[in-house]
Amino acid sequence: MSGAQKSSERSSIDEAATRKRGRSLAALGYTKPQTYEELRAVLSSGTVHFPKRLRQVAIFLWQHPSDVALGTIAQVAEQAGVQPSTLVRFAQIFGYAGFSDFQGLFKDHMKGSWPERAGAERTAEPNANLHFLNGMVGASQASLGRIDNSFDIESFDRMVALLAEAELIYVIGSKRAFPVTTYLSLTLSQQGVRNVLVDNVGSTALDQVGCIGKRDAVLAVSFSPYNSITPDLVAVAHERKARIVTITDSTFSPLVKLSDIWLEVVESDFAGFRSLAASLAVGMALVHGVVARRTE
Amino acid sequence: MSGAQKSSERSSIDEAATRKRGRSLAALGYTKPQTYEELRAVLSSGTVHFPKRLRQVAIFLWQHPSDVALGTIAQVAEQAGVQPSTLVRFAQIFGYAGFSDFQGLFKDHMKGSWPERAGAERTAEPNANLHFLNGMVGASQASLGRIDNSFDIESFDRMVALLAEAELIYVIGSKRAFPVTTYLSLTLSQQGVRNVLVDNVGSTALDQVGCIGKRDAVLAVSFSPYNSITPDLVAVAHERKARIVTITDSTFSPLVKLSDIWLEVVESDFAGFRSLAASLAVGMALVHGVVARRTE
DNA sequence: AGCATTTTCGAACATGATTTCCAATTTCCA
DNA sequence: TGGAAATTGGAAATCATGTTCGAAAATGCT
Repeated sequence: MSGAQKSSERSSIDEAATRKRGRSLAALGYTKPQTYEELRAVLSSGTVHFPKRLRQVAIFLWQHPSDVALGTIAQVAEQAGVQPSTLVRFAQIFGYAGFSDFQGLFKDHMKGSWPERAGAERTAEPNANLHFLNGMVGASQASLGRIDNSFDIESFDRMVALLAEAELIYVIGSKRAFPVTTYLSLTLSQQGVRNVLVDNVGSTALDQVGCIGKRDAVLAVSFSPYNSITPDLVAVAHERKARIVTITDSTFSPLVKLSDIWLEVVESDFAGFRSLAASLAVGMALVHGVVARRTE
Repeated sequence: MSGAQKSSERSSIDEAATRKRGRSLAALGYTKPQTYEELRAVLSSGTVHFPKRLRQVAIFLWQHPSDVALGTIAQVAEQAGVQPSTLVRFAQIFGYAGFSDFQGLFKDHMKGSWPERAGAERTAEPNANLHFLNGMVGASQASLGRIDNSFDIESFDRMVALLAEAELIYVIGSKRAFPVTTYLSLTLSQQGVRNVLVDNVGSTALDQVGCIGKRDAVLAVSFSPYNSITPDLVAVAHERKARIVTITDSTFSPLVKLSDIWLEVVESDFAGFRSLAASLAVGMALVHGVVARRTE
């Protein structure tokens, strides 16, 4: 392989070299790898011989994919102990125009494995409706996938304890949180836990919450952009000295500073439609926890 | 905070503004966050107020750290729905010269968490609440997992077509199906699709459905043991010649023989608590399909 | 309601990153 | 061993990205 191209003379030499290399990869049955996994498959097949520096690159890429994804070409080159142009040449062997395109394989791989998106990959689907459905399923899976090692089990346990002690639980949530609160209220009721679903029928939400007392608790659910009446309702409960626990999707929720305990549950969306899968799972676990604790 | 700097005059004004902001953060005991975790701590302290766009940035950074780490400022800005300069301003509030420096926090965080370098995983501790939560997550995932190759896409497409033609959609569901129908009604409304959520407030469900006509449609959701008022409501709609589509979890539902089209969505449970994840995903896909079809 | 201040957006400019190209060096083959 | 071909390194050119700055818009206060 020659990187040189001096004139029409060099141009014809380069074409010959490109054809030679092109034939070599095509003859081996490989096309331009579209994913990190495909790239790894080619590299590990053992059928591609690399000269010294390119081999060095291959080893580095294999062993340090996150550095490759996150660094600039200059940084990666330095870490790998080669020149930036060597990285470009490496990428071009695989049919990429330059290193940045090639680096996208590593970025996509990293994104796909990160909790935000884990499970989001589903097969492409020619039917538009099915495509959307798969996307929605993926978003739901991604949301559930965030419930992992970093889940704040300590706050969760404390929420369970607090709610278990409450005389009456006011369940508050609007708009997108409302399906979650209706399910919470239903399951709490079915389990014999006294609760009030604050549903604002007849615009009476403020009046309902106006009856909350010190021995009661609020279980609030709220998602960004936090522009429902839920913050106002919770503020009333706060003034009346009720205990407050909140499920919300970021620290910026106005409910956070009103709450004794809060728990972060983030939902993914697909094309603007939001999952509720994780919130519902957490909600059910809360209800179950409260019941378990009260029957100890 | 002013980003403006026009001359020595502006320079002194800018210094004053910078000092003001600097004093504000310094007075709160915060120095320039050196790690992603420190940044999160500052953001979640609740003591920093953000105007509209900066708050939007904060929420995005909080919820999408991998996108922030792996994207260019232009990409991140687009995803967050702000201008690139807004991201720069955000970074400067925290003492960074520009966004790229600031982005390093996210890159370092991501590198630190990647398997190449990940430390020991947290040892699982026995915790009943966590056990239940993981069970609930598993049930939700199992429910979503059923949406696979055997999904009845034909009936789904026909349901979409039927609903898209309806003049008014009556959304009917009770008890465990109610969270699904409230979400359906909300998203239909948000998408400009006329619908009535039959919620039986004031025990008026039968009266609401009593108004349904031939050009209207019912979207019913019903789960076993089918002992809610939903079958009665749907029977009224059937008598009045409305078109009826149903999401239910078996062929034994009394709604099946009243429906023009029906779709089976089965939810798993854990210890008696039922997932709703699959029904919600299918519901959102229905709403999206109706909207798409009406805009063709 | 009016005005001062703050925030925002986006065009212009600056900077850094990426790619190209070629001379020097290394490798391979007869 | 000598010569052809391949590989490499690095400077220059090009491109893309990041930052600055100011007018317009929004917000807050009296």
